[in-house]
Amino acid sequence: MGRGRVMLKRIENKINRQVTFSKRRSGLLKKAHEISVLCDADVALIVFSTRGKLCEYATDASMERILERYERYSYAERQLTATDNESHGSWTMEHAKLKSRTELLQKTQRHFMGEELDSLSLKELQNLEQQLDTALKHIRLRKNQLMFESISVLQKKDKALQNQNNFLSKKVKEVEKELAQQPPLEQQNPENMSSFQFSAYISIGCGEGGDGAVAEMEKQAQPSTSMPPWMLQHMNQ
Amino acid sequence: MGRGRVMLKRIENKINRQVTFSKRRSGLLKKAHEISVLCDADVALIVFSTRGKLCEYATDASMERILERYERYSYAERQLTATDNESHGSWTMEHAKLKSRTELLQKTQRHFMGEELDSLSLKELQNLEQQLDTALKHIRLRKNQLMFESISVLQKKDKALQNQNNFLSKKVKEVEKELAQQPPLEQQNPENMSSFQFSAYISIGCGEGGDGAVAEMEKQAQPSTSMPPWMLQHMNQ
DNA sequence: AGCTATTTATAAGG
DNA sequence: TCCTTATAAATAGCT
Repeated sequence: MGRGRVMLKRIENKINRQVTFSKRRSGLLKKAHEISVLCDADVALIVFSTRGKLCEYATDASMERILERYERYSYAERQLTATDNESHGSWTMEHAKLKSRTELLQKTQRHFMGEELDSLSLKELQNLEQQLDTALKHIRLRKNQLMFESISVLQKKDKALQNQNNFLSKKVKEVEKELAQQPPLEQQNPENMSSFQFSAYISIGCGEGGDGAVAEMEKQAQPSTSMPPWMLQHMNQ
Repeated sequence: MGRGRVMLKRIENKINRQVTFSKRRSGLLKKAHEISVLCDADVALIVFSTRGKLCEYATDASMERILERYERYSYAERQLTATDNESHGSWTMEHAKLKSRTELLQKTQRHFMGEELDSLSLKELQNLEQQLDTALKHIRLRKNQLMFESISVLQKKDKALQNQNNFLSKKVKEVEKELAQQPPLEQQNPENMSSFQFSAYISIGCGEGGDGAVAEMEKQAQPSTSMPPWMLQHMNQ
């Protein structure tokens, strides 16, 4: 904007650069403020001129809070790379940073666990809640995944057991038929192998107290592979 | 700029606010980058949307460096007005920075722990509290309840099927025993078959591990219970 | 996510 | 730094 086109390249003329900086800085601050008000966003803007002069803007004039929020937000990311590649700063500094971060992490963790929420400030509570919500989304997704997998496994198991039941029923029928064709005689060596395996299987199974399950045996022929109702709720979200 | 004049006031229409945010955010980022390049300035820009999504820009992508510089700068300012200037040595400087940061952290920590809330606005606190309550209470509890019920039903079914298996196994054993007491007629032991199959089932009973048999079984009947595609989409986000 | 009509921002020049 | 003005950019309202 202006009377000439502008190349995105450092302005070499010092005076010009200074003037442009001044103008653009105020424009930038204005726009930062506008988006903050119009869109209800939290904005923090820090500008150092070439000569090192500082100029800042922060929503609600709470730079500290926003930076704090930023650090919390990006902590996890940076933690992965920042641990071992920082060679600048003194030992004291590194120590302090480490300490700060640790404390920060512990605190955030407590909050995420739902503790110490009683007397928090509104703005900070709002921020925290948003983070919680985001975290919850991820956690919920993960949980959904795991639960769905669990259900899937149970359904497979269900299927397998039904197949086994079918097989056993046939077996029973067969052997009964065979038995019916024979007159009773004395006993012989029984086939122990299969019996043992049955016992093993039974004890392995999830083994809580046996309830009146046999009564319900007959009505489990339902397909039950369609999406469960609780699943549908979460599809839109 | 645009077809209508814009009042500097929060946009109440949510959709509109979101769209405007998106547009202005990119504009702001662009301008931040421009002033950074054109005027050789160090710029750090942090933007949180209403929904808490973070967006950032920093000259040379070194947000951390700029924030550090900012803290040093802002500390120096405060130091000049508060106490005498003792930041002439390198170690002293480091120490001062450390101290400043620690104080900052403690203050923030106190806020997080619910103390010194006076400087915070009531409205913001109220908003946060409301969101936390609604999100955590309603969505989570309800969803958990439904999912656990679903799993519980499947587990009961599972149990019933296992009981049935138990019953059938006993039946088989009984009949086999009876059969064994008789002289064999023509064809004999189908026991090999059953042993093999039961082994397969045993591994199923335990759950997690080998699923070859299960996979086979599933082909026969159900349209698969694995993770639906919509689930996968959300896992990345 | 594209398309204009407009409003803004700002480069040049004092 | 501040004003003015011609122009380049940004973007609000729609689709």
